[in-house]
Amino acid sequence: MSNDPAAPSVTPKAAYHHGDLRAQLIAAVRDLVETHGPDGFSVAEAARRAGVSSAAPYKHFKDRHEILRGVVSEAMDRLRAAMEAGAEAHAYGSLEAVAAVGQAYVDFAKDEPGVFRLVFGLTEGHENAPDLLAKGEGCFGVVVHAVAARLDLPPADPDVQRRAYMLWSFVHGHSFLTIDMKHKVAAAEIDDWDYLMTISHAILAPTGS
Amino acid sequence: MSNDPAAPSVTPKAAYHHGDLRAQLIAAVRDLVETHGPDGFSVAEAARRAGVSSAAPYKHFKDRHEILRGVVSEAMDRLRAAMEAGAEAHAYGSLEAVAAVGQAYVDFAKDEPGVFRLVFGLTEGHENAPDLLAKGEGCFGVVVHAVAARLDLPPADPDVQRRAYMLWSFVHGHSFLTIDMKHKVAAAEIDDWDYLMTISHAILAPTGS
DNA sequence: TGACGAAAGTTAGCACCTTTCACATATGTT
DNA sequence: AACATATGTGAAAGGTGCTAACTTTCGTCA
Repeated sequence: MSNDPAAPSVTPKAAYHHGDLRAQLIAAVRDLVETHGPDGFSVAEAARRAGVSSAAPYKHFKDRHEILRGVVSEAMDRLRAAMEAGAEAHAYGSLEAVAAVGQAYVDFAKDEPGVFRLVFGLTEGHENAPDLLAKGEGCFGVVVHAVAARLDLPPADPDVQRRAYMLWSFVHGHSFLTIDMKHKVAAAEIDDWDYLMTISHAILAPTGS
Repeated sequence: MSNDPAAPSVTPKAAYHHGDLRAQLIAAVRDLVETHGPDGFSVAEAARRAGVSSAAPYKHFKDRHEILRGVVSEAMDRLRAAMEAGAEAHAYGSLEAVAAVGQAYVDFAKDEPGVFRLVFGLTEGHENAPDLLAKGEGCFGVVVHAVAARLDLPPADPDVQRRAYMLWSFVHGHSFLTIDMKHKVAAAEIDDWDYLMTISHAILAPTGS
């Protein structure tokens, strides 16, 4: 790459080993999943979009499943980052910080319903991929951390774990129902933030049962 | 074919217009979805299991999606029946009746995780199928009914709707997390019934916020 | 500098799947 | 008995996943 490896046009894609196919494929698949649903994706189409032959992806991924796992992995990174950003936007240990973690989760589902569904609809992926499992734990860890801060208890405390799980299942369900049945959610006149604050308050109330 | 429609062996399947292909296909697909995941199903394989050519299914279903929608429709019928049975197993208007509706929901997810995921993972299906929408409403209606009975309010009451939605999102999320991340649920030592009773109690408490 | 091996792409090809089309066969209605 | 209809079959087109064998490019080390 001394001067220009045949630099022809504006986009730096013309190299015939064109650099970052892997990333471009993941981006293409993410887009396909988002627009055509988790099923309406094909390796061939992704390759077409990246401008390579339909066999090229297999130099970077073993399976079509591995591509999807790549998308999921990348999505989980973003999800976790969003959750952490949500928490850090409010005072440490505050109820708002807890709710903000949930809000980030819901926002993600709304912004990328296809990818969100993919992340949690991957049946065979989960068993085969310890890294995805780890990232899932990481996301849950953000919830646990916020709850622990709020209750002023160590994250490993069983009560913290339990309440964090409750919160998560609530937010998870609300996210799914929001993207699956918008009309129902609209009918119930749910405002996300109110909802999340109410729930957080209820679950983190001093005495358990 | 006067006496017996060619009754040859034990199974009544030998008629070459063999009666209920549609139902048999749905059963086959349900099984495939359950064992090989929502993706690992093919019309061809289902036809093979039903003992017909791979073109036969298209006499009963327009698409492969329509077959899946058939499975979903049938599953929703069973889900609703289970929820209603759960409610009716306890005193009308009791908290237990509410929790039992949720328990039926969770049990369904545990018993048929593949189908459960299919029901709520169908993106394109939902838009195109008003009957599925209606059945979804029907299931939600069971929750609403139980909540209304508990609160002694009409089902159409906004407060009833809102609390029913809250309950549903909780149960929905718990169901998904249960089948997706069993280990996490186990780690949090969640007992379904305790959990559901706790949640129901919290959500149906007299004053809202 | 230039030979070489690994990385990353290509084309060709098989097996399978979806869907359609033309055709065959049972059903039942009049 | 005849005909329309519902339900089956086989063949074929087009797409997809994945592999194999070949080619090009890149970095590296004598």
